[in-house]
Amino acid sequence: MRLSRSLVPTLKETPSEAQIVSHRLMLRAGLVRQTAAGIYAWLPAGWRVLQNIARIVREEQDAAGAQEVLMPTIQPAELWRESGRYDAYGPEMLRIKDRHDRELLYGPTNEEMITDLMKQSVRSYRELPQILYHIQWKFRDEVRPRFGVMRGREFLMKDGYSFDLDYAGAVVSYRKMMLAYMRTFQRLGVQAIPMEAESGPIGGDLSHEFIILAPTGESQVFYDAAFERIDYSSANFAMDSEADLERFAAAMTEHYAATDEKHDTQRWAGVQEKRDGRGIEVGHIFYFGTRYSKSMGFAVAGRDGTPVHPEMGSYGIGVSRMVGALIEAHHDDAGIIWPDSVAPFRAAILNLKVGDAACDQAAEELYGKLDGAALYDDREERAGVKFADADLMGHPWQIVVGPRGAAAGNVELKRRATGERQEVSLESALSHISRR
RNA sequence: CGGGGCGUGGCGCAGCCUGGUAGCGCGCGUGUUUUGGGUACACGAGGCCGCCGGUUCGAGUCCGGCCGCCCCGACCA
Repeated sequence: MRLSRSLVPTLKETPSEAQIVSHRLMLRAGLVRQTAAGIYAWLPAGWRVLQNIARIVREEQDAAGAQEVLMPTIQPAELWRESGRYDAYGPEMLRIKDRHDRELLYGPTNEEMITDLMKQSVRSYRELPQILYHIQWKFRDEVRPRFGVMRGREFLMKDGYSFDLDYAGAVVSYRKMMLAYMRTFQRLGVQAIPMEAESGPIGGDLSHEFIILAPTGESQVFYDAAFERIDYSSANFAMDSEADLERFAAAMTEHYAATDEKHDTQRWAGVQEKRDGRGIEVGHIFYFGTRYSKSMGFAVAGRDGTPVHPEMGSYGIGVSRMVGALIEAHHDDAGIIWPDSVAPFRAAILNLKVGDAACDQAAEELYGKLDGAALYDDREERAGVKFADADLMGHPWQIVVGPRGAAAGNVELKRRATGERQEVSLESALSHISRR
């Protein structure tokens, strides 16, 4: 993208409504704009981040054997009456009427709909297990939206649902998702800690929430440093090996981890390597048995021909919240520091002297070779402005093309995270950047 | 929902107490000057002062109602 022709409205000053860093930086870096309380429009750079996160989530879901679908945002009230949640859910659910006075709602979650979908098509135990997910906008009419995109009313969520024949199967699905989540968070460049949780209004009896560490997180978390040493993405845990999943689950539960609410000082005392910090919840998984399959009358023919209500679980990752959470975890005084995997652009090319033949030529060449992965600051701006904007936007790499180096075929390469700079040739700059 | 605060050019704010027809900084445009970490000067564009009603000769300013937004608390991906 050429910055001179892009909608990336950076701000020098912080709009007064933004209190926390991620919100401030998202506004200042031109990622989002607020449309109403807790409702945001995603501008080009922000949308790229959101898509990058969604892409990683999707790849890990697929790798775990989950199938992607896309369910509608609008749901009939009917479905929720079947499960008994229409009245139970309360004012957080946005209820709508269409022109025929039919009652609809903007989905806050999709257990009912996916159960109904499965009920329509799945007849036999032979068709189980299955895990389905989608990445779709949700609406929860929060009493008090805040923290920008981290507690919006409208938010993008990956929600997945597992269907198994029996409890043992459900546990396998649960563990697969847990592993997929740890891999996802690792790839997103954040340290996530799974914690046993209350299952809340979704209902059920086995539940973990995933907290990522960020200095400005909402809750205090305590955990065993052992979590930090596990490489979830390695081949040590195979998705299709129940023994591996078991070993993985054991590792996740044997090490101490708790939020301040559930902190057990006695157990904590026994932890060898203590870690604590602030955390933000970015994911939540639940096992809830036959709560929905029973209430909604979803049964399949079992091995002996008699009907069995499938055991279910649901698995959520707040994709749009993750954008804010990532910034909370990775920023400095100058702005955002994106992990390479989610950055809207891998590199920014700063042409310090637009109009200078050598600079223009070098910058254009780099821009062409980086093929869409770079944001080219081709504005006729002063260098200081370009540097400040690039730092604010947080590109992992900055390629500074100035008249001093360009004449010699060199550029300055800067790594945003470390501030480290070096004078390198064009080719060398390109190879650094493509090396992830 | 309880408590607090705020709505004035794109952004940050002053003006309101003590009514007299809107101002500052940034940003934006043009020109000159600069140019390696938010350059300087000049000129310029841009404002139903959140909305409705009331008081008044006159309302950004006073009064009433409404709407919106933010913060703290209870609740949540």
